[in-house]
Amino acid sequence: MTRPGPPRGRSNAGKDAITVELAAVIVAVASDGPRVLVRQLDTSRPAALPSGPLEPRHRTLEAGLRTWVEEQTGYDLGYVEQLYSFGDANRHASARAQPGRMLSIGYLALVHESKPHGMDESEWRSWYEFFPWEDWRTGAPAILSTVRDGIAGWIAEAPRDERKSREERARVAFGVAGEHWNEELALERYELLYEIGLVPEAHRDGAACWAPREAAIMEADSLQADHRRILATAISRLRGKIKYRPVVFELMPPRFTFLALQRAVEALAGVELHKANFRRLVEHQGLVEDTGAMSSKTGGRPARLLRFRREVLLERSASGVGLPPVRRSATPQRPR
Amino acid sequence: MTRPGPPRGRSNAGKDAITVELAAVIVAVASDGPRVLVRQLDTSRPAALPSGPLEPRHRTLEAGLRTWVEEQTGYDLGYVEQLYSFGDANRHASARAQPGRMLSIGYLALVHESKPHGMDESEWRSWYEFFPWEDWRTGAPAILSTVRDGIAGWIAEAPRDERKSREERARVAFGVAGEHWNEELALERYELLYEIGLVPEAHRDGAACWAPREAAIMEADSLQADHRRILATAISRLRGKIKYRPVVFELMPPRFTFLALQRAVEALAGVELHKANFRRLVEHQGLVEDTGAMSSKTGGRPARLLRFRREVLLERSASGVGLPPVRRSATPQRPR
DNA sequence: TCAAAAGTGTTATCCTTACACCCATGT
DNA sequence: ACATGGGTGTAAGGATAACACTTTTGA
Repeated sequence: MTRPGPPRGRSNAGKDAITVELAAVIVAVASDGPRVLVRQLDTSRPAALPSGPLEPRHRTLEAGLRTWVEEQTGYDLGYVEQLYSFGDANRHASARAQPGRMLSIGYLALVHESKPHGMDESEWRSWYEFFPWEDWRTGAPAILSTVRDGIAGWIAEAPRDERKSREERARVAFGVAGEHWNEELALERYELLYEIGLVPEAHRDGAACWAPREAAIMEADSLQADHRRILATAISRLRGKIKYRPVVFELMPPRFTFLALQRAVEALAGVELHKANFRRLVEHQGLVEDTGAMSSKTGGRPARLLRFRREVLLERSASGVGLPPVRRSATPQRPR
Repeated sequence: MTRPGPPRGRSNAGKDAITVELAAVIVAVASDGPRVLVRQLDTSRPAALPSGPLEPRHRTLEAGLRTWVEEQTGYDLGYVEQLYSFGDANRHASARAQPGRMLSIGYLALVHESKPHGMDESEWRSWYEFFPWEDWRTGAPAILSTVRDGIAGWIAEAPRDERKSREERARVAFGVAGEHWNEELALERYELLYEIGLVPEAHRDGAACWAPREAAIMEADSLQADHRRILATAISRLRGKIKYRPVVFELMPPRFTFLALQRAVEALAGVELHKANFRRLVEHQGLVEDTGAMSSKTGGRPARLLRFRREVLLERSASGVGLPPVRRSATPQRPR
C-alpha cells in the first residue's frame, strides 16, 4: 500500500490554484465585556482578523494558524479550536480578485487577558462594536429597532409565496417583539442581514441584495473579506459551548471571584444572569475551588478568590456553566 | 474597494498546489443499527467514503460535495452539515503520494433509508464494523478487552514522567472498568488508538507508533486515507447533537413508532434507553404528533404511528431527544 | 396460554428559578 | 448611614429515573 493507484485529486495547474487562508478570532474578556483582537492595517479600510495563507512549511492547519498569529500579534496561543471552512466562490471581493480559488478556515482562540502587546497595528475591540444587536446585557439594544425595520421592509415586499417563509426566518433569528431571544443564533442573524443586504459587505461583494447599499446598517463596524462572518461563527459557537463545556475558564485569570466569572459569561452570552443561582450552579458542579485568598478590590465586601479545578477537564463529561436562566425579554435599557 | 492592494495569498505554483478533497459520511438507520454508505472499489483495499476533489465548477464546498455524492452513489442528499477540515501534512499515504498538499473536508449527511441504489460499488455497512468497541447496546462489547489490553501495555511501558498522563487519557476516553462510558468520545478514542498504533492505518501512514504493526486491532475494518478518522468525527458529532437538536428525525421514515425512534437513537448513541421514560420525554417535548394510523407489524400489540412535528425546527431552540439515562455500566453481554 | 411489544401510573429525587434576606467593607 | 457587592436560606415547580403494572396482538 505504499504506491497508490492513479492519484485521486486532479492537479490544480495555474489559474485553478487553491489558496487557503487561516484566520483567527482571538477572544479575551475585559471587565466590561468581550474583546476580539483585530489588525487595523490601513485606516481607510475595515480592520482584519489576524490571518495568513497556509504554506508548505506548516505541518498542520492549526500550526499554520499559530505561526501567523505569533508573527502578527506576538501571542503564543493556548486554547484553539477550528470553527468552519468557508469556500463560496463569490463570497468576498478578495476571493474574486485573484486567480484561482480561495478558501478560508476560521479558528477560535481563547486567551486570559487583553494584555498590551508589541505589535502596534493590532488592537482589542469589543465584539459588540461589530454586532451591536447582540448585546442584551442591559435589555434590548437600541439598534435593534433599526435592524427590525430593515427586516420588516424585506418581509413586506416579499412576493406572496415567500412571505410566510421570510416571516418565519426573521422570527426565529430575531424573535418577536422581544420574546424568545436566542443568543446562540448570532451567525444566523448575521447571515440573514447579509442576504437581505443590510450589511455593507454584502454590497462590497456584489451580491444581489434586496436592500440598497444606502440601507446598510453603518452603526456597526465591518471587517475585511469574510472576517465578520467568521467572527459571527465564533460568537455563536462560543455561546453554545459555554453551556456544556467549561471553556469560560480559558478566559479567566488564575484567580477570580464569582462575580468576575459571572460577568465573563454574561459578556459572551450577551445576557444577564441571576447572581445567587449562578454561584450555586458553578459551585455545585465542582468547577471551582477556594484558594483561601480574598479580594478586597470588589467595591463591597471582600470576595473569595477562586481557581478553576483543572481536574474537571478529565472528569466524565465536564459540563459548562449553565446559562439559560434570565432576563431575555425586551425590557427597556436599564442602568447597571 | 474594488481593487484590493497587494494580493494577500501567495500563489501556489506547481508542486505547492493544494488539493481539497470533499468526503461524505452518509448515515442511515436500519432496523438493527446504524449504517454508513461506503464504496468498495477494489476488493484488495479498504473501502472509501464517497468523495472527490473540489473543482472550479463547484460554487460552494457543499455543492461540490453534493455533486460527487450524486455522481458516485445516485443520492440526492437532504440534510448535510460540515464536520471538520483536516490538513496534517503527513497524516495519510495518499496525501504524501502526490506533489503539493492535500486537505480533506468531511461532511455528515443524514438520509431516510438505506434503500437500494443504482451504483453497485457502494454498499451500506454498519458503522460498528469500523468501531466495534463503540457498540454498548447489549452491554460492554467483547472486543473492549483486546483494546484495553493494548492500551494497558502502552501505559505500562510509559516513561516515569508520562505515566500519569497516559493513564488519565485512557481513563477519560475508555473509562475505568466499565464505569463512566461516555459515548460522545468516539473520536478521542480513535485518535488515541491511532497514536498508540493499535489501528492499522497508523502504520500504513508511517507514523511513529508505540505498538508494532502486528498489534493492530484487525477485528475492526479500516477505510482508505483518513476516512475512518472522518467517520469517527461524524459519530462523535452526531452522538452529541441528538441530545440538543432533533436530528434523529432526518433518519426516520415519514411515519414511525415510538420504539422505532428509540431504536434509532440507541443505534446512534450505542447505548440502551429506558422505554417508558423515552416515550414520555419525546412526547413531552412536543417533538412528535399522532397520525391516527396504527402499525400492526410490531410483533406485539399494534403501535401508534407518529410523525415528526416539523414546526419544532422553527420553535425557540428545538431540543433533542435527551439521551443520558441508562445502562452505561459494563454489564456482560445480554441477549435482547 | 405465552411471548412480545404497547402503553399507563406512581413515586422519590434532584435541579431550576425566584424571592427574601443578612453580611462586610469603603466612603 | 448607605451604597456596593458577597453570600445564605428556602420553597414552588418541573424534570428525571426507576419500578410496577395493565393492555393488545400474533403464534
